[in-house]
Amino acid sequence: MQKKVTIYDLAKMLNVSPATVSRSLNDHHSISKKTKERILLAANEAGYRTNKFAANLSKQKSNTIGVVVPKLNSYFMSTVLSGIEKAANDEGYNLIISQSLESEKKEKLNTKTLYDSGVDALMVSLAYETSNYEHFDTFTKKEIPLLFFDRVFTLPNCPTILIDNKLAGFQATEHLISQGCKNLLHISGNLQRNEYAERLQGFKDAMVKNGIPFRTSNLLETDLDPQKIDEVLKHIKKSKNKVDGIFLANDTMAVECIKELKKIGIKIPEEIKIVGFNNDPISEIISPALTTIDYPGYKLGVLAGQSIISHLNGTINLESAGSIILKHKLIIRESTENKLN
Amino acid sequence: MQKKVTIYDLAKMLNVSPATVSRSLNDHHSISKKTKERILLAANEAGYRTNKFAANLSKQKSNTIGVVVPKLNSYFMSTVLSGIEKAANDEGYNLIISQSLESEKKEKLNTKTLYDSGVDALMVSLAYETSNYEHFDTFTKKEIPLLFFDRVFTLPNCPTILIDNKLAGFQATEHLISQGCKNLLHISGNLQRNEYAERLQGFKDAMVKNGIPFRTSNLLETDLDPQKIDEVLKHIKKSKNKVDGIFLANDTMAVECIKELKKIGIKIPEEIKIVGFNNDPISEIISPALTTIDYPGYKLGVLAGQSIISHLNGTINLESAGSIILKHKLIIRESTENKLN
DNA sequence: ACATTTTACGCAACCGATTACGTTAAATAT
DNA sequence: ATATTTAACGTAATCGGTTGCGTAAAATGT
Repeated sequence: MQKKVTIYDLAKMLNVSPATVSRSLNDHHSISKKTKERILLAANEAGYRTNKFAANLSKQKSNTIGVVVPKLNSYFMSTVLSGIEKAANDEGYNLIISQSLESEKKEKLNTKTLYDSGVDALMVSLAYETSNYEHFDTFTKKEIPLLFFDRVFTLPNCPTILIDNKLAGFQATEHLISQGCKNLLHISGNLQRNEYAERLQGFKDAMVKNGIPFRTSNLLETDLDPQKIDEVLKHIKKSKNKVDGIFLANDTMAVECIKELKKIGIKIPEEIKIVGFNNDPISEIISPALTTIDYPGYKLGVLAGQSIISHLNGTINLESAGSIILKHKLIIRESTENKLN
Repeated sequence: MQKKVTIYDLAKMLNVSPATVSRSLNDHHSISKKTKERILLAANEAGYRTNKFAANLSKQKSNTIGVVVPKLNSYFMSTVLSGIEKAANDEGYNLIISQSLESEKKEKLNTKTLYDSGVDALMVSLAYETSNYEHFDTFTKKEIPLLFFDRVFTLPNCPTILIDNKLAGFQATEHLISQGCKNLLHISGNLQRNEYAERLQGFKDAMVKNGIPFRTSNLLETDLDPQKIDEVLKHIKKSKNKVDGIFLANDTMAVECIKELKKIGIKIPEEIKIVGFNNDPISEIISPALTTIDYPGYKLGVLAGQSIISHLNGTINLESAGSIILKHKLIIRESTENKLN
C-alpha cells in the first residue's frame, strides 16, 4: 500500500503553498512559468494523482455523465453506447451506465442513484413500461442537462435525439405496397412509446395514401418478446384476408417471424413479404435477407454525447437545439423481393 | 435551481449536531430510535440526498467499479456487461464502463482515468493489442482489487474468470473429427491472447489424440476482422488437401465464412463442416445453423461482479479464489451435420 | 525618484460528509 | 447510597482540493 501524495505533500516538498500547487496543476495564469514547471515535474516524479472526490466536492462537478438504457445487451443499444462512450472519452468525461431492464421501477432507482452520484448530465432511453416521468424532476429542477434518445419523452428544455420514426414506418410500408402487398400487418411494440406509436402512424399514413383502409386487424401490439412469436403466428393464421406483407417494429422479431413462417411452409418473399427495423447484423444473415430500416446507432451515440458535452461546456445551447433527427435508410433485401412465382 | 440541503441544514432545523444527523442517516447504533426517526423524517421531507463526493472523500471509497472492455458493441461483451451491471446494481454499486477499442494505448488511458476516478475495484477484459501490463501496477500496488475476465492475464493476486478455452477448442475439434473431417483448419485470433492460444492448443490436442499430425497449414492466425474474410478464403482455396472442417475462433467470422463459402458454391456441411465460438444469436439464424460453443456471458458477468463485490465486502477472499472456470457447452447444429451426399 | 499597476503567490475559508474521542445523563451494579 | 456501565449525543479534526481576497515584490509609468 503506497501512501497517496497530495498537494500538501508537494507543497511541503517545494516550499510553496497548497494553493500554488493546485493552481500550477490547473495551469492557472497567475503562476509563473518557472514555478509551474517545477511543480509539474515534482508532481510527476512523486506520482501525484488528483483526488477526484476532493476536486469534485469543491468544484461541484463530476465530469461524469449518467446513462440509463432499457437493456445493455441489444445490438442497437450497445452500438449507441459505444458511440456515447467514444464521444465522452474524447472529451474527458466518464460514463456511468445502468440498465432499467424495461422496468419503470428500476429506471427510477437508477436515475436517483445517478443523481446522487453527482453526474453532470443524464442521458436516457426510456424503459418499455415507463409512464410516469416525475423521477426526472430532480434533474430539471436543478438544471442538470437531461437528454432523451431513441425512446424519448418530450419534456420542456430536454432535447431529444432520434430518427423520424413516422417517415421510416411510412417508407417501409410504401415499399411493401409497391411490391404488391395488399393485406398488410404491422407488429408493433408498446404504443405508449413514441417510437412504436410513430412507426404505426407512418404505417397508417402509407396505407391511407395508397387507398388502403386501415383496420384494427392490420395491427398487432405486442411486447416484442421473441419468445412469444406464437401470438404473432396465430394472428397471421386467423386473418380473414391472407396477410401478404408484414412490417415489424424490430429485426429480432422480424427474424424470428421469418424463421417460424418458413417452418410452417410459408414462402418468403413469395407469399409474405417482410420488413424489419434497425438493421441489426442478423438481418443480413437470415435467409432470405431482411429488408429493414437502418438506424444509425453509433452516430446517434456520438452525436448525443457530443451535444450534451458541448452544452456542459457552454459551447452550444442544447435547450434551443430542441430535437435532433438523424437520417435513416430503407435497406431493401430479399425478404421483399418481387419474385415471379 | 433548488438549494441543496446538507446535514448541517438538517442539524440546525432539528437542533442536533451534524454528527447525529450523519449517524442517524447511516443507522448508527449509538443513536436512539426516536432521534433517528425524527431525523429520517425531516431528511425525507427536506429532500435531502447525501453528497457522494463528500462521503467518498471522507470514507475513501466510491462504491463504484470500473470496467474496461475491448468493445462495448459485441453481443458477447454487452451480455457480459449486462450481467456485471445486474450484480453491481443489486449490491448498490455503480459501474463506470469504458472501451479500449482493442488499443493498448486507450486501455492504459482508461485504466488511469478509472484509477483517478477512485473506483473501488477494476474489471478488465484485455485489448487485442495489449502486451505490456504495467498500467495495472497502480492498482496492485494500492491493493485495489483487480479482476480479469475472458481476455485474461495472470497477475499475482488477480483472479480471473473465464471458460476452459482449451477444452472447448478440443471438443469443437473432436466433434469435427467425429463427423468425418480429415483436413482441419483453425482460424484463430491473436495468439498472444490467452483465449485464442488455448483454443488453438485444444485444437492441436484433439488432432494429435486422433492421430492427425498438426501442420502449420492447419492454422491461420488472423485479427478476426470480418472485413478481411478474403484472406481466409484464399487460404482455404490454396490448401493442398481440400479443407473439410473449419473451427473458427468466433461466430462473427464463422458466419461470414459460411456466407462467402456458399457464394462460391461450396456446400456446408456437405463439403466443409464449420464450428464457431460464442453462441451469438446469429449462429442460430444463419443457414445452415452454426455449430458453436456456448459461452455463458451473462453468467460470467454476474459472477464476476459478485466475486469482486464480495471481496470488497470482505465476505470472500478473492485472491485465494484464483480463477473461476465457467462451464461451456458444445451446441451442435446443421453446419456440422453428417448428411449423406 | 516616486506613484501605480502587475505579477506571483500565501492565507484561510469553503465543499459536505465521517468518525475518534469526550461528555453528560440515565441505567445498572454493589 | 455510591460506584460503574452504558446509552446518546456533541466537538472538532479530517478527507484533498479550490478559490476569493490580501499582499509583497517586481515591473511599468510619469
